[in-house]
Amino acid sequence: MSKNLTKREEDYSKWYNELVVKADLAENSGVRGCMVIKPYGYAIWEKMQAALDKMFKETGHENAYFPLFIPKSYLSKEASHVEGFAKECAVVTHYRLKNDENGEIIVDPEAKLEEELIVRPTSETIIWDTYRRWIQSYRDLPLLINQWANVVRWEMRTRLFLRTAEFLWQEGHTAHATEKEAIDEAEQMLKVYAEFAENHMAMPVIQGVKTENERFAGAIETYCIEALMQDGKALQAGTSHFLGQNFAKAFDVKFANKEGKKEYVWATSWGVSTRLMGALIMTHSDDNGLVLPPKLAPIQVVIVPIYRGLDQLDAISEKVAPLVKELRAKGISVKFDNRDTHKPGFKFNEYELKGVPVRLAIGQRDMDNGTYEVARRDTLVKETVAADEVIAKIEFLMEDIQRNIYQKAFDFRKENVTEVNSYEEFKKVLEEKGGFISAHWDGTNETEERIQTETKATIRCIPLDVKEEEGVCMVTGKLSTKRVLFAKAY
RNA sequence: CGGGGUGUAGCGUAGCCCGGUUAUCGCGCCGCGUUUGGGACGCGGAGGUCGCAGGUUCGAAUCCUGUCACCCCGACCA
Repeated sequence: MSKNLTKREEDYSKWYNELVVKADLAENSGVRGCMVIKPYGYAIWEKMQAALDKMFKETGHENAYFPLFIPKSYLSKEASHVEGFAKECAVVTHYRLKNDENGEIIVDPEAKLEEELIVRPTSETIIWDTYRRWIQSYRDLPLLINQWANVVRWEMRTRLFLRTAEFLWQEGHTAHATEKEAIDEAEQMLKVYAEFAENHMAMPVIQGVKTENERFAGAIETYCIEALMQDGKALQAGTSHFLGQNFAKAFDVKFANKEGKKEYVWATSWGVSTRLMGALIMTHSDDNGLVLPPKLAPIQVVIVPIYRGLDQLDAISEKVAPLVKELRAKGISVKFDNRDTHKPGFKFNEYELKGVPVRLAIGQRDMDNGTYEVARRDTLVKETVAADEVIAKIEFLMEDIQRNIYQKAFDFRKENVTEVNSYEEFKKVLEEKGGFISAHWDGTNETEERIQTETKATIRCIPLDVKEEEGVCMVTGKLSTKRVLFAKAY
């Protein structure tokens, strides 16, 4: 059953690239590093957005929209922030084109902007400049805003969904009266991301905090969810930052407390991006193509008719119509593929490639017996089900496939978290097995950087549920009180 | 941004080293017919500024220079 898809074992990154294109999710565009998200891929993103947006609203957030362009002077107001992003900013310097003497279109040198505009790599600065005007009193707090937007980070090496020069995301930006409230918010949103990843994407994640090295530019603390891909590399799937008063001070955002005294507000920001699409693909898919969790699949059930002659197709269509109607009434998205231009075998392969969770086939044999052939994408198991039981079967499969692929990913991760107690063992496991490696570390930047230089592995996070445990750093032998998670990462 | 590689029809490719009829083949596409329970078959047909721009030459897909895009490996990153 070849899909002309490279096998994961042969070349994992080639498999990924081919899958994204062949499953019609996205493709490269004429613009370096920028992708076109195709309708099928965008439909998955829309489902992600819908679920996340609902969760944000349920936790009291409102959507707004801030400008794409950020005056250069704003970006430079928070020192570590600008330092973090300066190397990857697209800059608008002119506002007009003109024809030169040869009739070529050129940038009009007369139309230089007085102040250059940065295409947002993230929106903290423009948002905090705005919040200064919105916040005066403790009564204005907390301010809980999210925006769905595109951002640009001028990346050298890009890959569809995983790292593109322009990507889509949401960024939450909140302002609070107290430090504790802001920390609670950052932690709450981390929990929202974790819940989304696990319940909707069926992707187990480890919640943790970043080391100083890996922290967001301008943050006091960066929380993250880390997932493990099938090739043993880790992928940061979402981040939530406690920003302290850094941006409030940089943009002079103060509020009058109940005593009438002015205080700087406390901030958070948090985001997930179209990178989640990459995570989704690499968590579940196999050598036959995509495997999508029912909760995010644009098409949850496809029905393929098998027939000789259009008379039989008509009979099948008539038989299937009420089933389609009833499934839709239950909120299950169904496609009846009655194209006469492709054979059933072709369609089977196509929907497997596209990761449709459940496939129904119905032919003359089923018409005679009152049955459907039901195939599930996650296990590729087929069975014949009586027509009057098929809806219950599908409802069961929606739940069961969601649960099963989560469990499979969970088991995979469990097998690929390895505890090591020496640097030698660390290097051996990293080389031969990959995955997360749990080890003692002395807490210094120098040691972390040394490990990265020597092995390419980075500290993905210090897990939130980490156990206090006496130990010594595997590299320096200094005392350590807990293990941290290392991995090679996307 | 550094090293390596590839650009020939929608996709994948032969030809390039060693310049010379009408640029090869497969898939896909269009038409007709037969087919339809795991990527159908036959016959007929359409489709190309050989990535782009210069240059060398009587003549360039082929040689030279530049440029753009993509892929792989590094540094950077969500």
